[in-house]
Amino acid sequence: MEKYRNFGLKLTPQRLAILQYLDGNKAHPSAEEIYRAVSRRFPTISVATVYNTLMTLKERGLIKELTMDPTKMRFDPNPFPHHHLICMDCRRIVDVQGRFRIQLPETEQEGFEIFGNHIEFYGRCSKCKNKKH
Amino acid sequence: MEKYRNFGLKLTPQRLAILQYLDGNKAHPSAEEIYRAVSRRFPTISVATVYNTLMTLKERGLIKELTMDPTKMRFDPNPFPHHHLICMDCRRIVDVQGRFRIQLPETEQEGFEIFGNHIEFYGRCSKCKNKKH
DNA sequence: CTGGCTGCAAATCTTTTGCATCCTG
DNA sequence: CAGGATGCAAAAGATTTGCAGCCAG
Repeated sequence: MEKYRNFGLKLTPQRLAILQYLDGNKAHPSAEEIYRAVSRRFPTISVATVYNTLMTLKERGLIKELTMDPTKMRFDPNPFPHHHLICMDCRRIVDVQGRFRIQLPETEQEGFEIFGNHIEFYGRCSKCKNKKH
Repeated sequence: MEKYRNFGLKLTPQRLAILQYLDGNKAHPSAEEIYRAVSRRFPTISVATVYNTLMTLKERGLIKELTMDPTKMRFDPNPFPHHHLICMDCRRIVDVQGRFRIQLPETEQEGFEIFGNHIEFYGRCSKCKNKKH
């Protein structure tokens, strides 16, 4: 694919498949989901390759690793700063586009040099709201 | 200990040791650190008991599980809403006391019912700032 | 007394590693 | 053609589970 040419990484078919699966994916998939999806097209791909690729993409800032799911690695193909809505029932994660300029008072910074922030909004998604009695 | 009486859970010596270790602990320890610490006093305690107890405490809302460290379960003995400073170098986590009233526009809520939020401030702590050349 | 807890060991699950081989740039 | 990427299988960690016995309420 054209757009991946200038990423400065070797474009193997496996990587291309991973990149295409991630491109525009709003589901914040886990490593295992990515592996499963790409396996359909490349039955011989190994988990190691998936993890390797994801780590490489992360290092180059092309994707972000999410941490709100303690049970597995999840990835966000959107590398631009944004925030997340998290459903406490089904663990669905949805992007929040707004920007929030949160200024932490000097006295609260504890000597940290702050580069950015990430807000997790916790709640219940529409599906789960209706599901529960 | 007096203060743990009315938690509504069986107060075994093992649990008491875990509770005392957590009480006022600002280090956001991992399950494994808690296990190591309590093992000093109870050499026969099992990891299973530590995990069981932590899960029980979490279910009752007495502690919170933190997710920003993908490699292990970490816990916060402070059950009240607050936020965190995270050192990107050494992974140290420090509490932030301020309250932030972040209003997410209706159009951005995606049908979610929002209960709360948690802000992660990313940066570098004073120690790591000086360490790095 | 009795149901919830504990300790132990084995099982599970996710992620990482070592290494020989392959193939992109 | 060289160095990075791949596949495989085994290893490493963290957490969970099953179960028999124990003990706090």
